[in-house]
Amino acid sequence: MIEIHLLEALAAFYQFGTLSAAAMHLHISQPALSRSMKRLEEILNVSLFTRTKNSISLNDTGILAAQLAQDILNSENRMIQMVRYYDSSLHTISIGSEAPGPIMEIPSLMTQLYPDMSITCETENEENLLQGLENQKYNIIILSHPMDIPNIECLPYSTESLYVSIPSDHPLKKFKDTGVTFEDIDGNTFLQISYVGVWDEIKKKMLPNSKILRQSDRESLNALENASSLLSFATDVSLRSIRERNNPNRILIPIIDPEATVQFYCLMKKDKRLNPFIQYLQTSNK
Amino acid sequence: MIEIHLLEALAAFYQFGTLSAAAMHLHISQPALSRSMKRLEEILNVSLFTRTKNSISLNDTGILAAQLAQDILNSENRMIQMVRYYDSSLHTISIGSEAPGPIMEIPSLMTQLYPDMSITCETENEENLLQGLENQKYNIIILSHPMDIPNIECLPYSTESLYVSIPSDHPLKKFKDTGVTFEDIDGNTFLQISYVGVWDEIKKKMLPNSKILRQSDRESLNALENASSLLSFATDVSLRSIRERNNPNRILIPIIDPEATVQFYCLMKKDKRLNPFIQYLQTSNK
DNA sequence: ATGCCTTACGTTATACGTAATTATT
DNA sequence: AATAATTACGTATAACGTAAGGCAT
Repeated sequence: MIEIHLLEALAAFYQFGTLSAAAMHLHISQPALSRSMKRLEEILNVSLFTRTKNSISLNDTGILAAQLAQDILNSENRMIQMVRYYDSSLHTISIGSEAPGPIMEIPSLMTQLYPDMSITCETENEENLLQGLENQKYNIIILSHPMDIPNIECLPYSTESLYVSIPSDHPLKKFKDTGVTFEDIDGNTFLQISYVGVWDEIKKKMLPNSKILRQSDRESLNALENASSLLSFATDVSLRSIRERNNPNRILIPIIDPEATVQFYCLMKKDKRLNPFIQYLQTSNK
Repeated sequence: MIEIHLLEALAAFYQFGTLSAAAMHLHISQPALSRSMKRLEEILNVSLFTRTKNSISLNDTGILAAQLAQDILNSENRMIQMVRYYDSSLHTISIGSEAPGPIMEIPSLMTQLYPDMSITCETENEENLLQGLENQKYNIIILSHPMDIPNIECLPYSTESLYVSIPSDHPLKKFKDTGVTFEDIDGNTFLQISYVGVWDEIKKKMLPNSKILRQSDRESLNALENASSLLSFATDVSLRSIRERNNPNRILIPIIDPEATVQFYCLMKKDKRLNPFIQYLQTSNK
């Protein structure tokens, strides 16, 4: 058998062309590499190089060997990555959501239910979520509507309700206690964080005459909110998670249309690791 | 990077189930193997085993790793074989022939033309010869007829003529000086070595009423020749190569039909290594 | 009691780097 | 002179085996 470091040495020589350059790259001395090449020929019992007194290069057999060696090195790297990835997948619960709201609160919940697990979360569109659930990229996905798929559990998770945030001197403040409808606020210009998943579709439908200015950075958004008289959005969930409440310059008004409240659903493959989470959903929904 | 011997150790443990058995198989001590498994986990930074105080077994990640390790080991074995095979093919001239006659004399010729090369010869049917020439299994093939194939050289090699060998008291001895025809000898029973390539087809056609007893072993054939009154065959080539001449109990008679003489042709891809052989053929045919 | 794994320890073997040598441009 | 490869030599690392210990069947 040939040890991997010999194959690496051969591949490096193939790549760099001289022993000195390859040795430099491998962080070993020239003589060490020279010996390794010799040992390779001994083990294979085959001549791999054409040598003159002060030069050495691969012959046809050597080129073949170097290419095959590179293949093996690539295989081994893939193996290492696969094993590490598989191991980490055993210690990770991956969650994808159609909106940022649910994944604002779920990590702390999951950390309590699974103290030894890593939790990863991201927002994605429905198509990618469903595909990711199928191919194990996500253990749990969160959609804004229920869905019946064979062998997939679907349980209600939580609701999220949309609020409009207005400057405290804005005319809309008269709705402060009654709440507003989408119709009341349509036609304004809104500030909003860049991507809010399913809310984007709801707003596009319910606020057809409004303009939405997207801001990718939360800090900039907050600064703009304070500096301008533009409207913006919040949800009950975001209010719980982000310390933006108690801003004396802004008033939060709930939107009372039914479309402003979304019921989210968790979908997951039947997997005994997820039983604690399923139990939690079932009990918390009673 | 992970050295091959660690992968071998893992694969052996996967195969044998206990460290002791695997260590035995690897010809190392149990403790050494135990340490190797630990190092593997360190390098991968992943847990591969479930351990109790006196037992150890692969977990799911370990099984995956062991299977991938086996793949790499197989790749490396294939690589070694391919490199060795390629090297040997550079130092070998492989010849296939439709009849045994030509390859009785060609090795000594090739050894003279190519003193540093190995020469391998075998008899095969035309279909396999042509396929083998195409896929480089043969450098040279010898057929009983010329053939025009693009990029393939086709040159006459030598002729071979069939003789019948009869007991010295056989009635056919009257043809001793004139030669016989196939018709003269048809209807007899013949002894023959098991496979003689193209001669089999010629005999089947020209001696439709004869029976041929095949003997796979040359020694047995010679013994039977002496002990029985059966006829047998020889050719001018076999007579030059095998010391069966001067047997006082047998008489050799040439067969005079044109079908009893075959002109052989060498076919080979254009390859500069074969130039000396081509030159030899061209000059010896003048 | 036997089999299996791990830890500890001393040794050996293998692979390395430095230095010197030779050859080429 | 500078660059490149090989050879020779002493050293250091790392892998091994033996021995000892603990635990389960």
